[in-house]
Amino acid sequence: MPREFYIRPALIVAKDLLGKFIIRQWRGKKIIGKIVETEAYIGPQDKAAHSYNWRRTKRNEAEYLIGGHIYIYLVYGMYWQFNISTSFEGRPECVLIRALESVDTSSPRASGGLRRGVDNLRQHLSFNSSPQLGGLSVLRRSKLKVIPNGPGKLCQYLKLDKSFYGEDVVRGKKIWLADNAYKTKKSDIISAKRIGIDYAQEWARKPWRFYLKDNLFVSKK
DNA sequence: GTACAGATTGAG
DNA sequence: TCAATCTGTACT
Repeated sequence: MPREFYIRPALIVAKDLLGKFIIRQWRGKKIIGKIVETEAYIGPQDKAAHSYNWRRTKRNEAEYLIGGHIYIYLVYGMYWQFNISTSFEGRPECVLIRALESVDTSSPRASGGLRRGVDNLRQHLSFNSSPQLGGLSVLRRSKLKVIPNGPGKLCQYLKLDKSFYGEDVVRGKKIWLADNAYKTKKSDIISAKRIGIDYAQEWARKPWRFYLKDNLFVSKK
């Protein structure tokens, strides 16, 4: 995805990210996931945001970078949280990526370069379009160790940690985002309260969590 | 120097 | 419902 995609308000980017693919180059293979759940944090006014009241520390510095940079931090002493900065430089908005639908690239069918990878993506998409089969079958086939259906687990799935702090996903060699041919329908996007921020008073009630309707990988159902 | 809470998770 | 686990941050 080009820079322009990310230089927009977090609330727009968070919705637009649904259905996009994250590709992670790791030890000679690609780990791929489709974004199915996000949350927007709009910065200075938003009491739930780390950048509330223009707070700027070593930890959240990356939120201030121009859209398309990684803001990653540790919560509860053990889980990484993967965010992408949005809007202009100096404007601390970001989107938390909360869940991915796994795309299997480890099967024999999938190994064999980009062409096979693309075929696998297509196959995966048509596979999932069948309500009878759905995502659970994909899990069975891919023998996943970690299911990326939560913000902490998604970082384990994509092998992300502090070393990605501040990295640019527009020019990324180890991680980047890509569009797909299937446009997400507006009616497939559900808005809900953000999770785990009850301390944020009225801001906790804002419907700034977005997810794909009926998707099995969404974190809390 | 020290206290403390957190954008989660899985087990019971 | 609860504890694991640890670091950045805000205090003294």
